[in-house]
Parts: sequence; C-alpha cells; structure tokens
Amino acid sequence: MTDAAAPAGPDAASDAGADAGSVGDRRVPADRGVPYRFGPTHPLAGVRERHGELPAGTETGEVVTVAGRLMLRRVQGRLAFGTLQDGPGDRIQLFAPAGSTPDFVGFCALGLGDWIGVTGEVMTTRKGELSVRVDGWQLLAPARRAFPDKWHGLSDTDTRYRQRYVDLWVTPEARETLRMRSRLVSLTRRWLEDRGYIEVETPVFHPIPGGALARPFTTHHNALDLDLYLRIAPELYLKRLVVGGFERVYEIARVFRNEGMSTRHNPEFTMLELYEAYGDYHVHMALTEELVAHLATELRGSTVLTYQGRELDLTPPWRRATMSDLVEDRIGLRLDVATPIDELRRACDEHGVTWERGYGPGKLVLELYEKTTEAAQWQPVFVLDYPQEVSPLARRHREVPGLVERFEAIVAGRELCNGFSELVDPDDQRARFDDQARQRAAGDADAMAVDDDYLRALEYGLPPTVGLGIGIDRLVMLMADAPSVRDVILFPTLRPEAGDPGVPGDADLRGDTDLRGDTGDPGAAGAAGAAGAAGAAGAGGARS
RNA sequence: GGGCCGCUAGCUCAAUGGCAGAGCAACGGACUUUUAAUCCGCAGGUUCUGGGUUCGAGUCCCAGGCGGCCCA
Repeated sequence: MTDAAAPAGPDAASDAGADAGSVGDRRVPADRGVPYRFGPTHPLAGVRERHGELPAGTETGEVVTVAGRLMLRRVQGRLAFGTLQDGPGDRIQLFAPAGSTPDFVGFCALGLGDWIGVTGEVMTTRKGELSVRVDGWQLLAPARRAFPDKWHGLSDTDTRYRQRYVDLWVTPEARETLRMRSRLVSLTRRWLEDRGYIEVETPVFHPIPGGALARPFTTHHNALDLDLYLRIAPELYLKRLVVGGFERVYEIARVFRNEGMSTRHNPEFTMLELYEAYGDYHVHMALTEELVAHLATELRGSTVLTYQGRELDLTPPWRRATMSDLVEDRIGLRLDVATPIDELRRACDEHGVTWERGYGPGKLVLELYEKTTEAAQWQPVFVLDYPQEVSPLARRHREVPGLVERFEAIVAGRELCNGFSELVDPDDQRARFDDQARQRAAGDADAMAVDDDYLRALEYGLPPTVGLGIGIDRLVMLMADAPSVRDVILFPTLRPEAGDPGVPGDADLRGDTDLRGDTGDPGAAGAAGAAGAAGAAGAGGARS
C-alpha cells in the first residue's frame, strides 16, 4: 500500500504548487489549479499508527500523501508549520522549510480552512512532534469564507445546526456524535441481519396515514391529482410483508409527524421498525435489551454508561413492570382500565393531569402514567400491558381484559421503543379502526383512519407476529450522551433564515412550470408575498 | 401556546443612557523548530428588524424576527 506510487508525487505536486501560488488572491476562480482527483495514501490516523512514538529529530524515510484542511498555521520566516486535519478529526503537523518546500510563499499564503494535499516524508521535529515534511503540496479547495475562531469554534447552536458543514470541522463533539450515529445504524443492520432479518423499503407516501397516533404532513401528487400523506410509521406496510411471507423484516424508516418541536422532537426522525413472525412481545423485549446492550458495548465499551451525568445501566435483563404497578409505586393509587371512570378523573385532577370528556378509562390511565410516572423512570424498564383503548393495532392481552400485550422501554425517563404482540384478527382490527374513525370524526386529529387494504391483507392471514419500533434518534442521544435531538440529526428542521431567497414563488410550485425564473412574475406574485418575489428575483439573478 | 434568557466585526466576546472596543481570522511587514507561535502595523460595524422615549439609545419602552432553556 504505502509503497505504491502516490498519485500526486512530489514533482507533480510541486508543479501544481507553483500554480497554486496565485491562490492567495481569493478572487481567482475556485477550481484554478485544483485537480479533478487526488490520492492520499493514508488517513492521518494511519500515519500516526505507523509511527507511534518516535524520538525527536527522526527522519523515517517513508513518504506519504495526506489530505485535509489546514486548521492552524505558524509561519516563522523561512520555516512554516501547519496543522492538517482530516474528516475523522485527526490532526498531524506539516513541516515546511523554505529551502525544500515548493512555492513556499504560496504555502504560507494558504488560508485557514483550505483543503490541501501534501506529499512528504514522515518525520519528527526537534520537539518530537510527528510531522509530514512538505515536499509537495497542492490546493484542493480554498476556503473562501473565513473559518470560525480556531480556538473557540462556533458557539451559537443555531449557526451550528444551519452550517453543519462548518460545525463538523470545528466542534469535535458534533463530529463524534454524528459519526457514532452512522456506526450505530451500521451495527444495527449487521446485528439484525445476523438474526435472519431482511431490510426492506416501504412507501413514504401514504394514501392513508396509519401505524401510529400522530398528525401527518400532507402533500399532493399532480399527475394523479391525489393528496398523499408522508408516513407517520411504516408499520402497516411491514405487517403486509409478513403476510407476504417475509417472516423477519425491518426498515430504518424516516417518518414525519406534524407536531411540536423540542429538544426531544424533530418533525422528521428515524425509526427502526421490525417484525418477526411466530413471536410474541416477550421475544422483542429480549431482542431490544440485547440489541441495545450490543450497541452500548460496541460504541461505549460497556453496558454501563453515563447519560447527562447520571449512571445508566443497560445490562440485560431489564426490569419488567406493568403500567398499573409503576403508577401505583409512583402515586400510591391502584388504577387500571377496570377502575370506575369517576375515580380515574378524580385521580387526574389530583395530579394536575388534564383530561377531556371523550377520554375512556384507558386513555385516562395512560395520561396518568405519562404525566406522573414515565419521566421518573431512569434505569431501563419495560412498561407492560397498555390499555386496548389507546393501542388499536395491538393484540388483546391473553389474560387481562381491556389490556393489550404491548410494551415500551423507558430509559432515562423517555420512551425508547414501543412494541407489541400484533393484532392478527381482521374482524377485531376492523372494530378497532372503526373506533378510531369515530374518535377522528369527534375531532381527534391523531386518531387513525380505516385502512381497508390492510384489513384485506389480514384476511389472507397474519401469523402470530411481534413488532417493535425503536427511536434511532433517542438511542443515539443515549449512546452519544447528547442532550438534544438536534445534536444527533445532521440537519435538524429549522425555520428558514431571514431573507432566505430559497423559497420559490407559489406559482413555481404548481404543476406546469418550465423554468422557475420565467414564471415568477413579481407583479402576479404580489399575493404570494415577499418570499415569492424574492424567489423570482433570486432565480433571475442566478441566470444572468 | 406561556414564561425566562440571548442576538454587537467573518468567529469568540466586551462596552453606568455619553466618540462601538478587544482577541482570533483577514490585510501589510519581521522572524529557520513552532504547538492557539511571537512581535510591529493596518483595516473591518444596518449593534437582528421597525417604531418610541431622550439633547443623546448597543443600553430604556413597545411591536416583530430568529434561537436557546423551562412549562403546557
């Protein structure tokens, strides 16, 4: 590997280096002298691995080609030092004596943040700092905007989220968190596939929003002249696949819920959903705790970790407790779906839980649990056996009337996952849908609608099946010790920046437009407001 | 939706109601072993927006925008 000729050898690099001397002038077109391809021989961590501890003043004789951004620079007359950083966040010093560095002046004129490629011998300085001597170098991309303060980085969270491309360079925690997310997803895929699960992709556009109690986003298909919903859950499609004979399926699904935003809620988020034929909810409780323990071990080196300064022990098995038991522990009242409704309402009033007339006993119990008990659970616990009233897709409890075989794992006071023995009886499912439709008609925007095709699928036969949804964003928050969901999402949903010309005029969004600039008549766009006019102006400007 | 906090140079931050500043970055110069290099010089502003109070507003008041935290 290392002996292979570097695509940009010292000679080639020095030629380009001479050309790059003009780079100090930021008005030069961005790709002047920038190659179409570059071939680093090692990531910076690789250079460090190969030359761990060397005495000061060593010349290794090994020539490497590395690339990254110039993050620091110390020019000292006839000798210059630079600090190169690469994508994974590793750094190495560049050592550039005027006598041997091609276009030394150009090298010294590089700006902080510029991408460069460097070829040279690995060595250590008199102080023992591992360095690459700049025998050849090449500009790969100038940073035409000033990089943030080299010491303080970015502090404004808004800017960090909006300009993640900068944040990832200057905020190590952001880089580590978001790279950890990627590894977590990858590990999850491998782990599931090792257990016979196959990954599928089901539609994002749903004619009927289903699979969860949540408010959907709407969109419109022009050619079909059809309103569609962005999915709030992939659940009903995945269970169709179990009917179709995919006995173990999973999807890492981006879902969309048109609800409030907070440190725990982004309008679009990622849910792992999986379904396993022949299993009941005990199967997926075991799977959940094993998967999470596996991820914790791989990502954090232990199943015991700290989240926001508090210890969290994810070692299986996790505690299992019924909702009624947990509520009783918390507020000292034995309540369940068989409790008279007046008593439940009184308990709500006593604990400051708001309720509505339409709430049945199940909804009241759930509200009480969520408002008084859920956030108090820190160590992982499987909360078992939810009211049927609030679980329209879950199978009746095999022993307790009015309940279903459903569980949620609560970790650090928050719901991490939700699973249940799936409702397999089409008649029962139709009754549940009808009940939901009544609630919907009564004004509950979160309630489900009847999905006839799903019922038809059930009529072909869904075997005993268990299903599970795990919130990937929240899982990453736990693993990365992140306080906000926005820290684990590369580009969290934000309002557009003020004066953002990126919003096209309303006319541009209608069907038969050919060119944005031509249809955005500022006069006609008057009703569409300033954003429309700005959009048209922006498009026109870009074309001139 | 409510409460509190924040918004000043590219970045990080100052500024009793009295000439809007510093460090870093940029720009010019010195410097051959630095580690956030150092030193000299120079330039940089719609103080988020719009009103108001005042002789005078970054600062006080009102409205709005964006963000953060807490609550619902």
